[in-house]
Amino acid sequence: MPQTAAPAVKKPSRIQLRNRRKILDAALDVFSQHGFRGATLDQIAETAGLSKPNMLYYFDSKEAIHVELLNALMAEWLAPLEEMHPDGAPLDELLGYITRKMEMSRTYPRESRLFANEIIQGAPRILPDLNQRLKPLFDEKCALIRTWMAAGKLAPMDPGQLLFSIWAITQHYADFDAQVQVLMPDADAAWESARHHVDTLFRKLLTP
Amino acid sequence: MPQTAAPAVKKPSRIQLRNRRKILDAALDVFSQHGFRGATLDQIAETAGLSKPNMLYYFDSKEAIHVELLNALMAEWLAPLEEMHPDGAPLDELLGYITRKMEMSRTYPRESRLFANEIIQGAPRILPDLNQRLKPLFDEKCALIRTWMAAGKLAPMDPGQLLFSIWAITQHYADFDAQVQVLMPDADAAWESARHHVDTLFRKLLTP
DNA sequence: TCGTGGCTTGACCAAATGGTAAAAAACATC
DNA sequence: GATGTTTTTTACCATTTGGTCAAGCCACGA
Repeated sequence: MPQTAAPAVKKPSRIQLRNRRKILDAALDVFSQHGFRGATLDQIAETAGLSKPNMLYYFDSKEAIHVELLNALMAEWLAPLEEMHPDGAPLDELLGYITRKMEMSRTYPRESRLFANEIIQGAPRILPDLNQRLKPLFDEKCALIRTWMAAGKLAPMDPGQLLFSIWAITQHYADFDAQVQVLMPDADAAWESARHHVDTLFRKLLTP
Repeated sequence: MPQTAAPAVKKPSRIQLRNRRKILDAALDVFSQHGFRGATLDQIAETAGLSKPNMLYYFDSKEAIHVELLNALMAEWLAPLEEMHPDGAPLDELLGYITRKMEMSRTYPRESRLFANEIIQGAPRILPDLNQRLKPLFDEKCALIRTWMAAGKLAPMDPGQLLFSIWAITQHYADFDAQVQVLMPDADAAWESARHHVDTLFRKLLTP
């Protein structure tokens, strides 16, 4: 018996890794800007610098690319919430989470818009993930926040609504960037101001 | 000289009014769910209960329908903000505005998603409106809020960031409804809870 | 250096898409 | 009921779209 089981699929070559990465990056561009149905394979292929048939050599279909993107995204999206630990100082844990989410909006706006597009359009392809991965984590963290509030460490409120508020505000800066840029033309200053505002807002809200 | 100038276009017939309304309503359904590029004329026509050529008898093109929707929407969208008056009690004026926005999210979720889709996708068709209609109103109301804060009637903060937070949270319930429904299955209870949470949040934030 | 298997391409396809032209039907008005 | 106007339909078109296929290329290990 071999020490390690033979891999079901051979390990991908350098070329495969490179091209799959190029395709996913291009697809993120296009899907996040136009949504699933508004995106075209030709546009993704051109952005990736590959021919369309070549692209379909690496992915079975348009939907396969989209699903792969969403799966990867879901993990990255949950990570900051998972890092909120029961044994830290409650206010610091929550404000830390908020800061992490703000930085994600700044660093990965395309991912944020991809997710927003999918949800706005009724989450047709990510609904199972929402139920199986997000829901349990959401319930767990709600329970945790509730114990913190019961212990008088945080101002009492509905933990679910609190998380909604956090998500709404932090993602707004990525998703509605076009609007923010019109209303606050100096992007760098706007971001600095936003960081400070969001931290202050939730600090005031959460302090008992 | 006639008392009233002859109208450039004859007043629309009952049939025209009815069919244009049916088309715009169907288009709102489809555009808000799939975005501009993801929506198809066939789908809009079928939803409206008209043939595609018949629909194109009332509107010149797909883009014409979309633009008409966005124009009408912009007015409705600005109205609640315009109603925030300088001579009212500052806290009541702002909380009233927030309540109005929450009710709009509840009553017109399709309109909210139409707007969200357009902005997420870079506002290609509504950018002029954003600059010419939203920006002046935004600046005016920011100035008003600033005077209220300077007078000690409200806790001091960046008024622009405050408005962003209001928009983000209130629209979240319409735009991310699919996610909210997964995490809070009882929709009616969720809305009641949301109303209370949002009012409490901003009351606490704004009280000096 | 020579196969050989992974990678790439050009040509192609059926269906869908935005849109048009003209005739037919419905309607209003006299 | 004749007449002109508005509305609707039928048939159609060029382009785009997601996807296939067979043949060719090329990198790399023997």
